[in-house]
Amino acid sequence: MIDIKLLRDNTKEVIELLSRRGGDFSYLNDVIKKDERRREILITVEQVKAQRNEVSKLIGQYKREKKDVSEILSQVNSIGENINELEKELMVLEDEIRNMLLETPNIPNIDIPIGFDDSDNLEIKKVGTIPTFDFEPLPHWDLATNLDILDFDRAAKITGSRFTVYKGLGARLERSLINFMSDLHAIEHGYTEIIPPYIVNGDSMLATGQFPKFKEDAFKVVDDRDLYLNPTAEVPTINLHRNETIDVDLLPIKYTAFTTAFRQEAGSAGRDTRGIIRQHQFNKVELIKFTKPENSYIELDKMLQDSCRVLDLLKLPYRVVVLCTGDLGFSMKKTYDIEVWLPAFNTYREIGSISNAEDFQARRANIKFKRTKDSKLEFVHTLNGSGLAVGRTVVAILENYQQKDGTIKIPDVLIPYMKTNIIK
RNA sequence: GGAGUAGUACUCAAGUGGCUGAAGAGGUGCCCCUGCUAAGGGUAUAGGUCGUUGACGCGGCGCGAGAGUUCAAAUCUCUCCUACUCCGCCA
Repeated sequence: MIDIKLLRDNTKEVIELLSRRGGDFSYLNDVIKKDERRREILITVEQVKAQRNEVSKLIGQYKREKKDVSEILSQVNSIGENINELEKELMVLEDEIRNMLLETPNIPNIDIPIGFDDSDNLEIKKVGTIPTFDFEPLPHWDLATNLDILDFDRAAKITGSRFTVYKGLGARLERSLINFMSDLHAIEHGYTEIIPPYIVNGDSMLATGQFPKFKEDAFKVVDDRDLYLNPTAEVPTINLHRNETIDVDLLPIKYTAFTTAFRQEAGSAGRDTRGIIRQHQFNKVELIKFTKPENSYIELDKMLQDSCRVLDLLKLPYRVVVLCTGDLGFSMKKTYDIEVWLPAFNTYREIGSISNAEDFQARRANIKFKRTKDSKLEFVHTLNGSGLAVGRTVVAILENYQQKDGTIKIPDVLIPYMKTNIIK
């Protein structure tokens, strides 16, 4: 949630910055007007309440002294009627303001490129050499089907489209990557490992920004409770500290969380229908940080390095882009995407995303810290990044490590996990 | 899933309509005495949020969450959440 005080004091600038995302944010002028009206009413209501409290106290005192209270009682009756109406208006206004703010995305960082879509993203780094093949490289779905390590047809039978069965060394590859990534971040990069619940409640989804705006993307758990399948480990892991004041000495807190993620992929019908690029269910190792405000961008860059390290070690070619304002996610102020080279697609495809939400999520989730015993509470900054998307890493390995005979070489760092150096 | 009990400040805990933003204890800070891998005495310490103010301050709301009754709710009513105990079921 954006800070309404910031909006109040810098309405024009905030609207201008938000407009860089594309879309019309002039409704925020109405928010300001409603907020003015709200405070106006609030002052009156509170004054009347103070009055009423005083008189009520008197009644108590009189009763104790066994004095007659009928006169004050009739006097106080009219006070209540007065504020009922105003309180109703107040509640409506508060609701409207809150709802509009909850649907308002984070203000993009001033220094990120202004643009419309992913074609306007800014490449800042390119690593590794794009492999050349003396044969026509196959897409991962053909490689995997030929090797009998992914089964799309049977998954469709069991569940439906956009689900996959991993089989044999395919399953082992997925599992090896999960362990490799988790070990790397937990043991070498100093993140605390978390396995959170895979079902989260509506409050958690609201706190990280999935709700209310993107409710249709979530899988509702099939009963009448307010529960949803985990769409990304970011949700349960950020919500670990919802409504908490974090001990300042613990900052920055670094978590790595492996989860299976579930997404409706609403709005992506017809896109990436072949293979496992875009699934309703996929595995992801996530990185999450809670930091002091002044350190969040340093920590963001470190997190980016930690993510890139996965691809460095797997020796997969990739590039890093800064998302432009039009491509930036709802809750984020700045995002780096890591894109891995996919030979069959002949392009780079997103495999991870590293973002700083600053205080946007902390505000929704009410996560604070105190610098010293006497200082005021401040919101922490929250960061999250992929470390990485496991399924897409499988894709990248299959396609980049494929050989002429259709077998797949295993990257050196994975051999201890795979117990083999080839999928054949 | 059934039946019951409970949720008060950092912790434990008192409190069935007004004198309770909340007794008492522990903890923590400071002081004294003592002296040193102890103990005793004194004293201080209540959060958060919203509004208002240049500031000191003042006011509203807060006793798991939400709604209600009342001039007035920690206290009464309803709904929900969580924990514990017993039963049932089960990796």
